[in-house]
Amino acid sequence: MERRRADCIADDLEGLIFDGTFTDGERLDEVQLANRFSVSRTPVREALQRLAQSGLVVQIPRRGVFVRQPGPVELLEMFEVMAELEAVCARLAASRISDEGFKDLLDANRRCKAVVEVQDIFTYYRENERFHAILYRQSGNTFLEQECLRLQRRLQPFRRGQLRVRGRMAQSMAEHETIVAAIDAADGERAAEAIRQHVSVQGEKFHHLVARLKPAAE
Amino acid sequence: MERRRADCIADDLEGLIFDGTFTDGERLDEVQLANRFSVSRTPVREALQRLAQSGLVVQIPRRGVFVRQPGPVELLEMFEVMAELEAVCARLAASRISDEGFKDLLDANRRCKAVVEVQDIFTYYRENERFHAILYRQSGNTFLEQECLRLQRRLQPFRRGQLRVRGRMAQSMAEHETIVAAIDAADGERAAEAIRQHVSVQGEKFHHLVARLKPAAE
DNA sequence: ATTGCTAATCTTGTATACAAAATCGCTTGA
DNA sequence: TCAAGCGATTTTGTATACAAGATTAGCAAT
Repeated sequence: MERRRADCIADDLEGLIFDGTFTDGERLDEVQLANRFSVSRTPVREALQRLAQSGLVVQIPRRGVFVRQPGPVELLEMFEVMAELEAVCARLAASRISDEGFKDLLDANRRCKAVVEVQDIFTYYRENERFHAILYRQSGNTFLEQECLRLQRRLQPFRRGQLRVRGRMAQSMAEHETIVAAIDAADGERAAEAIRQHVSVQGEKFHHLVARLKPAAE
Repeated sequence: MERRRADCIADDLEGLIFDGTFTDGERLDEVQLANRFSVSRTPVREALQRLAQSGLVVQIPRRGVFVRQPGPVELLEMFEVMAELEAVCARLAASRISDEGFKDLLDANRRCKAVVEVQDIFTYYRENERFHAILYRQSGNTFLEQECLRLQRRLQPFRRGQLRVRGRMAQSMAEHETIVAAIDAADGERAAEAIRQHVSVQGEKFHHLVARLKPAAE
């Protein structure tokens, strides 16, 4: 599938916002961006509109588009929705998962465990995402799966830091085990509660999240 | 807040897709639309991209954009997600709702009831939406509220027909009562289950949904 | 007659030109 | 000194022009 320049620019801009090149509230100048990417304003505008739809920037008519990083409150809200959506996936998956689907889940979990051993945060992050993606898939609801992937992607830059917390990786693994066990027992409610705990930001996790958020705000 | 032409065109196109002027799979020609709205291709393209993001059309690079009406399966999936999202709202609202929020809910319910008396389907539809919107708000999670409103809007054209079913309006009202009672008792789980039943498409409702879907497919 | 190739046409994607609106800065008056 | 008004400049929104890829029709060859 061919990609248009506008698509590439949208992805690049997304990256630039995520990695803090563009800070919160900053105005994104169309001509500057056009020069930066060596294109005309047209594809830049298309890219900006896509970002506006996904919520990374806010577009004020006849004023321009401004970077809009979610604050602590909104971030907490997004994580809560993520937790609830994943809980729904887990509950549905508990009764709908196929044999091969369950095998995939076990496999993904094994791979996570192997990575925990060598304390490779980056790889764990990737394998963890795979584990969750399988759960979405096994909800048996394609639309739900897509929505989960969308939100997961949106929260991605904010989850990276979470695993750096000492002992978090091991704890995460333990929670995975609980989830898998509940699904194996076809106990939807228990699986839902387990993953809700796993994803939601509470107590210490909240502290670390906002702590990591601070630098970007300054 | 001022609106650009592209925004208006997007809304108009959305309506034209919803009311069946553009059928499933049909290609939307940029120049034709530009002529139709008496504008250039630029705002038309912007509008089409917005529709593509919200899933009403699919955009194939260098081919064009095509109307994409969800089939029965996807529609069912979307309703399932809607039911689950609203269930989350209800569960959270049960413990978070404020006194005035609960009063709003009761008020909305009263207005629904008044409309049932006169069998005004269209007005009931509107008041019903208000009832649900209040529930979203009372979840205490703005992000969740927005997501619910988004999906509600997306499913709007498919819910219109549901109320025409004989006796559905009265049943819907009864379900509202159950939901309100559960929230009043701060019983989150019961409220969640009640609204899940209320929204989800099962049994007869499924039948009516696909029956109403048929004409658009032909 | 059918299939494959080529060329003409059409459509999308991008660049540029133009119009309208908003911001900025200056001047002028109290 | 400060505020308000007015003009210049900047910036967004839209139209048009141009380029590149896709579709289609016609022609030729087997």
